Amino acid sequence: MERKPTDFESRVYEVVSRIPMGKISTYGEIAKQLGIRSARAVGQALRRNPYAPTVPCHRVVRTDGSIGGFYGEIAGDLIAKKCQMLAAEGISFEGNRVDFSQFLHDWNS
DNA sequence: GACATGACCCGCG
DNA sequence: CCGCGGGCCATGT
Repeated sequence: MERKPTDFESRVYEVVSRIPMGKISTYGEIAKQLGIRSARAVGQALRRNPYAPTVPCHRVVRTDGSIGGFYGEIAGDLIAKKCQMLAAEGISFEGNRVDFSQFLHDWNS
């Protein structure tokens, strides 16, 4: 059944879509922008993500810099595709982690 | 309204 | 480094 996104999801998509190319953010930071302390709720919204390529969900990573779930964890090459997609935007990795000191988006800017 | 699920985070051992 | 437990919030049944 098709159902419209909730207000909460809309807020999440809005914040995530604000991440500029070549930058990334974390679930926890986004949660803070929304005024909550649960990165889980953010993950829930992104998991549903009906605006897939529109909302750059791949620019959102875990607090420790790892890519996280996306397609069900390091199931195979799918995660590697994500790395390439990010690399295409100018983001580089250390294994499956990103360098926050360079790519973490500054919400105050 | 209660219970279960989930692309999370943090602390402890 | 790995595993375990608790906290957190929204969604679906």
